[in-house]
Amino acid sequence: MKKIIGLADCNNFFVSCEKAFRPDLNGRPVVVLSNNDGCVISRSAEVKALKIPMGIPRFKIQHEIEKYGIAVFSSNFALYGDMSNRVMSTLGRFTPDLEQYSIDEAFFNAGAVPVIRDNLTEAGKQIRAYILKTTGIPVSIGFATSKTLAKLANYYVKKHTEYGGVLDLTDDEMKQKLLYICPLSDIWGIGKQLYEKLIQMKIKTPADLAASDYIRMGKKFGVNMQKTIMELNGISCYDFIENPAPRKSIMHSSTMGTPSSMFEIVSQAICGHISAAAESMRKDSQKTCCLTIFYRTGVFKSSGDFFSASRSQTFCTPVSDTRILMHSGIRLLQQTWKQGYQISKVGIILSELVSEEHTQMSMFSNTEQTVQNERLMKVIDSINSSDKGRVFFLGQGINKPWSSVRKFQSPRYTTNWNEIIRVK
DNA sequence: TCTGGGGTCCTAGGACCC
DNA sequence: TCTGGGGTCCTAGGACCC
Repeated sequence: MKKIIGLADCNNFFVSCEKAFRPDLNGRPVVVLSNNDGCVISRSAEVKALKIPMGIPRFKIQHEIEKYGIAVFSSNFALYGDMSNRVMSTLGRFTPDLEQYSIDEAFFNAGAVPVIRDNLTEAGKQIRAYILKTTGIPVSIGFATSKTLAKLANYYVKKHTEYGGVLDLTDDEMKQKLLYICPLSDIWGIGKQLYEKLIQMKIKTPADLAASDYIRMGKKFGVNMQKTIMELNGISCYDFIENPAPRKSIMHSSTMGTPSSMFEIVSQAICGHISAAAESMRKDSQKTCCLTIFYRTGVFKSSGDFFSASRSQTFCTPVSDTRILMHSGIRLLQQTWKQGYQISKVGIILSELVSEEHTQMSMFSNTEQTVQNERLMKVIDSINSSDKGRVFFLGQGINKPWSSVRKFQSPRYTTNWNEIIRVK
């Protein structure tokens, strides 16, 4: 059976999620901002046409926002996560072998489904239309014999609307054409550093890269470069990952809404991040053997000294209890704290994660106290699952002065009954 | 005034062992 | 006179991705 990989990728995903509930925004320029309303992280087609780049700080485009009437949204990840689930489950109706690669894209095994395999372009268009109708989210679909080429197909078809959102790169002629005309910097796996080194070597197009000596390039740049070159030649090196491996670490961090030099505030921020990360970890039935905290002053401030600190603690017995982690986090903060710095970014990492089942076999974990503690965490998680933040630990503080600013937040249309869309 | 957050994998180099 | 070499493990940092 010929291997054919499909890639479905949502167009301007975060913006599309906002637009799905606001038909009045059709045809209007829209952006979604990062946490703390800092940078542009998603742009509508109209904004791209205005040449406003990805990642630009909001304050630098204030003039354009006013001039062109750009609709601005703070990020609303509860909404995007829910819309992502809807898109993925809709796609799953067409093809069982699905590998969700990120919040807005999934690879699928197109070769295994005869009705798709035998007429890729037409099937792609039907899938696309159905997802749009069911979820309100436009997607692009690329087909190829390797993931890297499927990504390239997607990249191209997003920019060339005449293809109707679907492109079949199993067609050799089309594949060769794209390798010549697409920019090298848009190849999956070629970042800024590699791009510059390749240009110095006079490798200027994906076609040049595909034609290079993969053994020599592999020795020079490592095994991933070797795979990229083979994938550009249609030889698949990255298989489907049907059962994704469990996460190896969980990070939670944020820029504070208002920087602070107070121990108490930074401590509350640390506890807030621990609480969120621990809840997410328990949801995946995992425990951690290592907590790291880190915090620093702003990096863009010209005045004032820079200060940054980070410290870890490892646990002999895997932990999932928020209280133990908070206790440890506060102690790590005390050990590293220095008076007089305006802290603006705070975060924590839970690493060396292990599965709960694995730890249950340990002879140390099943004391009566542990069992009770785990039960308590389950109760808290279940209360908070229906109403986020209803029960919390005092260590996080009550007013949360450290939390991010979100001036342009859209309603939680899909995850909160009080904010559900009203049809008049 | 104002510049995100969450991941993974790979590699080089040091420590250590025999 | 001549002062090894191979292997493993760990860690930090780089690079990439979305």
